[in-house]
Amino acid sequence: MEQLKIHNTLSGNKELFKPINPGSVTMYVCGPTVYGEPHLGHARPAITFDLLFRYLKFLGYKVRYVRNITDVGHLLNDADEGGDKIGEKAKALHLEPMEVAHFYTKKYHSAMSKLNVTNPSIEPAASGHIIEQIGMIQKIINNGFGYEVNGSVYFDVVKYNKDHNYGVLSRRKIEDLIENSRELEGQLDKKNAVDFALWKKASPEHIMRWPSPWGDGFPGWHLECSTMSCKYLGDEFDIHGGGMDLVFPHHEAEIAQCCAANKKQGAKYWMHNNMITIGGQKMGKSLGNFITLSEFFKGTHNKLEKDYHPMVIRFFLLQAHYRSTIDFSNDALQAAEKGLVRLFNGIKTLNELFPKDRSTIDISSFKLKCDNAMNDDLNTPIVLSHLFDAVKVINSTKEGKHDLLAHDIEQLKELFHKYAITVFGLYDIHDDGESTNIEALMTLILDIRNDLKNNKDWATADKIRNGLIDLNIEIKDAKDGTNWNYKK
RNA sequence: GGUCGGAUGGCCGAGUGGCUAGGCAGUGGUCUGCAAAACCAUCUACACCGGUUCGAAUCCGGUUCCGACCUCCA
Repeated sequence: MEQLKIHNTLSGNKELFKPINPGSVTMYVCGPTVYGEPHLGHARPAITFDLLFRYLKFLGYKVRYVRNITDVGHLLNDADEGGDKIGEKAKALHLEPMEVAHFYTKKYHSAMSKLNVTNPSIEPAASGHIIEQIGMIQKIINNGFGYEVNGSVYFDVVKYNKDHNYGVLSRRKIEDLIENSRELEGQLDKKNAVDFALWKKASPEHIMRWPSPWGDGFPGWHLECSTMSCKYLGDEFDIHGGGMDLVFPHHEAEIAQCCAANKKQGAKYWMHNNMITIGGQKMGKSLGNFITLSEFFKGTHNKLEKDYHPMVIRFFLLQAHYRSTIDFSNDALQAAEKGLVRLFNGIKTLNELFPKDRSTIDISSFKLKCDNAMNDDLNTPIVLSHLFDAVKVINSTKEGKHDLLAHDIEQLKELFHKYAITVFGLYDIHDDGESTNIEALMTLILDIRNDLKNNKDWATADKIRNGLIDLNIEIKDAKDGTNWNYKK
């Protein structure tokens, strides 16, 4: 079996994954800024890194997974005099900023739970780590890379770049950055246009504020991740993840802050998921073209033709590689829905297979193929393609076209359990927890219907069949009796 | 403008220098009281122009188009 390889943005290549401490993995992922409804864009990194989290655990690693909650308002931009998103929202709604943050944090958790995203090991909030952030700023100042102006503290990018590389991650050249920087009035305090805020002075009307050695203010928007990753995972840890849009400046700045404060670069592997597009354009809060997760679940957005089960969203995302953009459309989602049902009907059929005393088909290669695809930078679409090939084998066997030994059936069960359930985190969208009862009921109903058929009472037999279709259950008369499945 | 990435069949979406990705949709067949499902078979591809090669959709160069980042963003 191949070993796990992951794409590292630092090198731009797939690299063999080797944790710093054998047997355990430390991982940090940028979480949401909780000032708005969670949308499809939030689902992608959450699911991508949940997949990685699940897979690493499956491989036997002890994983500490930290995903933050940003509940300290980010600056709107440097020109804006201290406005921040959570604060703005709070003012508009006449709420405490923490009320806003708490409200959307709960919404985020609820959506993630529906998507079957595992809770991270630690979910620290930026607001709970103001003291640590001030401490880190102090270290950066002491090491000569931060300077205070009028109650704000900035990171001296130009000085830092003299003996470090500001651009290791994003491959940007500082000269280009300076050349392309916009002239903004808020930058007057800064030595260089490329410098970024570590601490920002709060204007009197700014409602989210904390005391600091430099006066009342709030932390800069790159700082929390550096601070909290170092606090919980150490100065050096294994994996840092997030969306591709965070590579610059957010993650570049994180690396600079860590190096400036601790002389260590932080994460060894940087992983970035690609964006979701809608009509070829990025879906995002700032573009106003996003669809919230709750709208997906309920089908209430005008771009949605119907509601989509959370598992359909999860499966849809796993059908694409995490580093590719994925284009949203109703057609694509409905195709995913049917595919997902086919996959789980295959698992159901697998459980109904009778072992024979010989195997007429070799199923041993499925596991290796799936493992190799998964180890190749989490190539979930390829894993799924192999699982669908296995579904084909299962269905053919059910048809009597193949025979399988009990051992082979067990192997297939393990394969599906490992990938579909444990690692991919999928479950049957029809599974409402009462399946045992339904199994028994269906056996009874089909038994009665069979008697009707034997009496050639087609009308009543069809009445049962049509009635079941209204209940989303499809029955199929086969040679060896009647099968049933949930409708696609 | 700078940096980077992409262009695959009706739709989504993998991948590789020569061998079927997969899902959805379509077509023909098997099965069937009818139906559906399933199974079997099958049709639509690799933006354009050059080059390398025995052979390229896959490598190289150019062209066109699209996107991302450079400003908060997942």
